[in-house]
Amino acid sequence: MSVRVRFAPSPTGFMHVGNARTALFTHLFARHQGGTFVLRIEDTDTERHSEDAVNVIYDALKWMELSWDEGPLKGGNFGPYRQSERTDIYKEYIEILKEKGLVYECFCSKEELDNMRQEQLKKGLPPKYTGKCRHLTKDEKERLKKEGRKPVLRFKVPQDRIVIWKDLVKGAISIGAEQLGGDFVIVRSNGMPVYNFVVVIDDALMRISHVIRGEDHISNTPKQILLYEAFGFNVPEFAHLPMILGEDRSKLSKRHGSASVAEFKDKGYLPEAFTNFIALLGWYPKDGKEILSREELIERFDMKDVNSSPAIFNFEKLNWMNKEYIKAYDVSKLTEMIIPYLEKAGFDIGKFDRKWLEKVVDATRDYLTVLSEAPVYMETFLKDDFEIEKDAAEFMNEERLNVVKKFLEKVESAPEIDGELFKKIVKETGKELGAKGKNLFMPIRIALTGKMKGVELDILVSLLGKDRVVKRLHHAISKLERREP
RNA sequence: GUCCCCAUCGUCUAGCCCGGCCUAGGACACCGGCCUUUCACGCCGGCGACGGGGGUUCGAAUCCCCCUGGGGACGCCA
Repeated sequence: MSVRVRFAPSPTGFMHVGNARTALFTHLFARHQGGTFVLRIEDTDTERHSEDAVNVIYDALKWMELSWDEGPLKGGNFGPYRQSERTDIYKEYIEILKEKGLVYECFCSKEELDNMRQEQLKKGLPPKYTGKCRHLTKDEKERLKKEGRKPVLRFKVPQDRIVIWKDLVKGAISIGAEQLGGDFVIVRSNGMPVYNFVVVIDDALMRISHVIRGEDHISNTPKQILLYEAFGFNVPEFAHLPMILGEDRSKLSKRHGSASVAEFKDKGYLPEAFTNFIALLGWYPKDGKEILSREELIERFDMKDVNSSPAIFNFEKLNWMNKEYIKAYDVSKLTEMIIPYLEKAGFDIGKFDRKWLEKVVDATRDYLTVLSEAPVYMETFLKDDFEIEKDAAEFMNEERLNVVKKFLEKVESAPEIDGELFKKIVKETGKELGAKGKNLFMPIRIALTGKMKGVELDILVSLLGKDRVVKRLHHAISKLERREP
């Protein structure tokens, strides 16, 4: 049997990290097995879904480089791949269930059901539909319809069944059918079928071999298996992935920091780092290698190695991993990704030579945790009329200012300046004034950047060139003499 | 409340299925040191866990039971 898996998100307007991880695992599983990765949009609840929300899904998958073999925008032999476009198909299958006598109309209103639930809860009973409408006579149905009631369709759950399946990550799971909350709704009163129904039809018709999804779907699985059986469909394999929790052990959400893919993208996490990190949430490679390229991930991924316990999303480790990727990334690509952040910070990037900019990126990349921090570190290279920070200004005194002046003299008399010459000039300056250590280097650093910490000065100077160095020194000296910030 | 799932350092986890090689390994974080005429990087070292109780066994992190704790699900959401 060929491996066909799907990622079936609902367009809610954002892509949760948990969903992203499900998409990743599904994709890795497909690629590892040489199977087909299908994307299907679950938008049966038309009132709540918008086109923008669908684009959010495409964007997230594109960013994470999870390409689908079949699905919307791509096509395939088992389409359409949007549930909102499959209503005719669903109707057909609803008819089959009706003919088999496995469903019935229920006229209970939402209020009635709500009350029933409340009462059961109050008595300490599990909320459950009682099957009230299961044996309505024709006359009763007519009467209720005349009242203007629109019925839902409920599936007759066989009460004596115990549904068992062997979950690929959880192992054997068995749930008694009487625990399912009674006969469940498969078609709403507005005629739209409901998730538990359509997911079965779609997965069966799309020949899905393995259903990979979050653990929160475990309780849906027996209902779905019952439907597979009702239709005589082959039941697929199931793999329920553990939840991703926040640091307080509750389901990861915005208040834990970020919970959607777009947020991580905006903050400047590299897609490779983000993907690598979430791959390690609930899965671990046999050889223990943690920094893994997509190819290495695919090569190593095995559902057997997926953990069954929930994982906490550790932002610290993601940060570390992002740093690692930034350090190793292709400079040109990195620069490309950093430019938008620079522009947002108000820098006119067109002014700078692209190759030169790449050198600046290369000189500052080690300092970054996320790309959005790039302007802070690159500013030193981009802006000559900097301010002098308070602690830096306080550090300066007349003697130290003289170091700067002497240094300036020497730079001005040099034809050009590079890293080597810089070191030589500093040495000479120190010798002549009897300054060394912090008293020598720090004044120069401050005069060149306005700050007491930052990149290696020889790199800075060689990238700045003589003219800008001179300009900066004059700028700083006049500020320091007038005690301006 | 009911059902389902889960349980190794603060966190991600290896080991668990097929008990001994585990004085429980790695990574992040943290702490200390080295490197560095700044900060970061890098290198070296340290701290730190089998939730509790019963079994089974010569021997249990590993198998069984109970407890506790955590999570999830109980919708005309998906």
